[in-house]
Order: sequence, then structure tokens, then C-alpha cells
Amino acid sequence: MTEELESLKQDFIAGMSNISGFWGFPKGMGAIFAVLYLAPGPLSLDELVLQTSLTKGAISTNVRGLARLGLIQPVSQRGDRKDYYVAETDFYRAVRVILQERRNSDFDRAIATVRVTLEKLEDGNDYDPEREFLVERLRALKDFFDALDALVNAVTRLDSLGLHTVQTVLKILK
Amino acid sequence: MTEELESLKQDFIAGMSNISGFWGFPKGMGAIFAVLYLAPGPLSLDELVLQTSLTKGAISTNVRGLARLGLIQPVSQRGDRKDYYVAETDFYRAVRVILQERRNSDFDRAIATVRVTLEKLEDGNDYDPEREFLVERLRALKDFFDALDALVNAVTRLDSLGLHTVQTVLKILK
DNA sequence: TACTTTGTTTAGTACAAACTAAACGTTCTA
DNA sequence: TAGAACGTTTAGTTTGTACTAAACAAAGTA
Repeated sequence: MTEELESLKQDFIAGMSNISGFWGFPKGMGAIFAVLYLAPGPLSLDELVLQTSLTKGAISTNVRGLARLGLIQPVSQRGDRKDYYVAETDFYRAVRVILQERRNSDFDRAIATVRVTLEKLEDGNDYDPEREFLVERLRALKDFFDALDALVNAVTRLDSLGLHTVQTVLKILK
Repeated sequence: MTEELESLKQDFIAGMSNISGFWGFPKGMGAIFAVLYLAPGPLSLDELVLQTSLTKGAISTNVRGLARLGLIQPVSQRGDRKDYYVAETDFYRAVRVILQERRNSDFDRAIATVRVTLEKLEDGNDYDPEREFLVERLRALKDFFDALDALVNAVTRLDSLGLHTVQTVLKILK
């Protein structure tokens, strides 16, 4: 590979590291994905060590994370007990998986506390203006969360999310 | 306030702290917003200190952040030089502001590096199969980012984003 | 069975971010 | 003008997280 191409590749890797950090994932994940995405074929852990200048431990951990998110896939080479990986090229599929993943995290648990709090508040049958106020506020918040939830849900359940879907939605937002 | 209400309120505050952390904001921000959101009227910094058990310094910093995001608004009480704040109750407006905010951050800069890398690659006029491969991959990534960008852009430019919009979009995704 | 190759796990480190405590600058009041 | 009341800024601490280095486990090979 020419020096120029190599330099551009390094820029790209750095950029993807930042994007990864920005979305709350380890920067190493972004770097690994970038290397795989620009590779013409499957890469082994050792090749990733070389191209990312991370240690094997970090690669091992992050690769597992990426695979769980569906951003990369393991590929077995016959007659070779090394693990190989390729990058997912369908980003829309990756988005769906990530959204689904996030739903099962702290976020959902936190939203649940809003629901629970609201239920408990509504249980109180004695009239109390302060309680009424809290109920009103929490209900508005819950409605908002429910709308977001429905949106994410709809997206994750789509069979085909792609440029076409995005364009259709764009038309409506205009 | 009864003990029971107070306890529920504390749960809610903890929940909002987590949500805040989840989205990459300081947890203190979530706590402050929660307190303001459940307050029947404007609160001063000192009242926030009491109800969040954060120090004045932290309150001061986070309150500024929240105000910049449009999640709370300063209110001036006549004949009182204290600063008072109330919570924004229109969450959809807040979403728009936050999206806009995010666009101007590292994320955009990172996306820009993809664009720049691609342009540089396309500049090379000599035929090189490896270069062609990289161009193809980067172009696919750029298209994806552009679609996301257009989506975010459309949302931030909406005059009225609300439950109605969400429901319309939901119909299409079905 | 010993040795190599590979991936995982663990203990410790380095770093970034949010917080506390306290000094500071302003503005109002007596 | 001195003092009090506020909000901001700063220096230092804490905390969480991603990383390195190295021990470890598993599985193949001589």
C-alpha cells in the first residue's frame, strides 16, 4: 500500500475512533471497526493488533462487543483455528441492533422508574393538590417516553430499514 | 410534603440522573432537571443545593448547561437578585435543541474526515484496484451518514415537533 | 507429554470528567 | 464605604472506564 493511502487510512481510523467515543462506545471499538471496514478480507486478532496498535487484551474485549452489536461478524477459515472477522456493511441493520441493545439497558430501567413512580402516585385515593400536580407532570413525561419508545420499537422491528425508508420519512417532515 | 411523596420524588430524581448519564450528560444535570420539573414554581440556586445535595459550584455549572440546552429557563423575580429557574415542559422542543447542539460537536468533525478522506481518494486519477475498493467502501459510509444528517436536519428545522409528528412517522414505519 | 499457538481473564495503571471546597468578583444594602 | 448576599471560577479530589502487561486456559502439534 502506498504511503499516501496508508496515511488516509490512519485519518479514517482516527475519525471512526472519535465517532465511537462520541456515541458512548470505547474508542478502540471504532478503530477496530475502521480497520476491518477498510480491509479487503477477514482479519485475525493478530492483524488487528498490528493495525490498531492496541494490545491483544483490548482487541479481544472490543471485538466481542462489536460482534454482539452486529457491527462485525466472525468468519471461520477452514483448517485454521484463528478467529477472523469482517465488518458489517449494512449500517441500517447495525442501527437496528444497537437500538435494540440500548433498550435493554439502564435507560429502560430508568424509564421504568418513571412509570412505577406514576403508578404509586395514582394509587393514593385521597385528594391532595400537590399530589395532583406531580401526577400531571409525570404523566406528561411518561407520554413523551412512550412515544420515543414506540418509535424505537417500530424501527427495530422493521424488516428493511434503508435509504428508502429514510427518504419517505424525510418527505413527511418537510 | 408527606414522607411518601418525598420518597417517590427521590426515586424520580435518581432515575433522571441515570437517564442523563445514559445520554452522555452529567448525572447532576438530570438531578437538577428532575427537581425543577417536580417543583410547583421557580427555584433558586440555594434551593437546588438543598434538594440535590450538590454544591453550589456544581449547580452553577450544570444549570448553565441545562439552560443552554433549553431544558430549563431562567426566571427573574422582581425585587430579588437571586437567579430562579423553571423546567421546560415541552420535551419535543428540547429534543430539537439537543440535536442541533450535537450536530456542532466532535461528531460532525468526525463525519467531515470521512468526506475529506473520500475526496482525497477520488482525486487520484491513476487506476489502482485497492484505491477503488477503498473509494467504494467510504462512499457507502458517507451515504449513510448523509442520510442520518438529513434526518436530523429535518427534525431540527421543524416548527412543530410533537406527538402528532411521531404518530405520522409511526404509520409509515408499520 | 512437553511445547506452541491462540484467545481470555485479571491486576494494576492512566486518564478524563464531574464533583467539592474555598477563594474570588460583583452587586446590593446599611 | 464596609459588609452581606450571590453566583462564578479555580485548584484539588474522586470516580469510573478503557487500556496495558502478564498470567492463564484451551487446544493443536511434535
